[in-house]
Amino acid sequence: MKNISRLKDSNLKVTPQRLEIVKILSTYGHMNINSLYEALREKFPTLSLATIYKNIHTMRDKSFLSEVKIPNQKNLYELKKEEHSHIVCSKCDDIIDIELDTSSFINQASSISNYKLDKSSIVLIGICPKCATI
Amino acid sequence: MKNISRLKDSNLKVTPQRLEIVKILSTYGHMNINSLYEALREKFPTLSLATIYKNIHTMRDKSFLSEVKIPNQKNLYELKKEEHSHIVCSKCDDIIDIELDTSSFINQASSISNYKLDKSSIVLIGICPKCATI
DNA sequence: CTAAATGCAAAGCATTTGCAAATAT
DNA sequence: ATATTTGCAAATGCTTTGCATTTAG
Repeated sequence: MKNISRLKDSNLKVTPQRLEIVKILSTYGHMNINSLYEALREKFPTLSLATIYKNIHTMRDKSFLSEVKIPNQKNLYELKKEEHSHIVCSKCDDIIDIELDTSSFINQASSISNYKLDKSSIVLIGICPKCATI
Repeated sequence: MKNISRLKDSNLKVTPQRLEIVKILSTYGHMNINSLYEALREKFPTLSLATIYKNIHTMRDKSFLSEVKIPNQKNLYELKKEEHSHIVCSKCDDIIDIELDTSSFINQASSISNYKLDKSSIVLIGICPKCATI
């Protein structure tokens, strides 16, 4: 199965708990520690919070997943993929991924600042289409 | 004095502790709770951490200052000013402010997503000129 | 004079650690 | 067979709360 080899590729031992973390994250996209814990408890009633923390941190350190910081929210975790930005609805807190062309932006910033830029963390905040109609 | 009237304008009572918070933040730019506490203790040895938390939160809630989330760092606080982005050096952790033209970016994002966007939290990560030469 | 801010101690959460037993490779 | 992971309990760390006292307006 695909998730198994992805874990192996990152030098992570394949445990049932880890497989379920991957499954849940691929379903929900972005989650904080606590909702991940709640979701995992359904399948593993004895799962410990400590196990989640340990797994999330090793998986993050091996770049298997990434930590996302959004204003007014707890840290979120998502499966690693190509660099992308996030859009948050300030009413319902829903988050979507979006791929944007950041190159002109980065160029502008590096020529002003003289930094050698290589990554970005971009969150745009607004109202989602659903909330806009309510 | 300018800081006094700025606090008053935000309906914040002017206490010595708050004046010092403003002074320190305008000197250092961005600080986390703990380094703010350390810095304030020099002038107010009896200052309590609780006082800092309470002040930072009321000042944030009255939009006198803003909370900044940077990957791999604790929450930072800075005096409110025009919207701007941040650049972080991944070696020395130094942070600078930068004003960038985000409009084309925001337009691109809103037409793709159908969100009504009105704010952004943009952090660019790279190597600062100093660290680049070492 | 009144409402808000301060400092302290205690309470409340969140995160990490140590360790024995279980599991993956 | 070995190294890693798991789950538990305890420890640590971070943030908030309640309350008596002080201070700003």
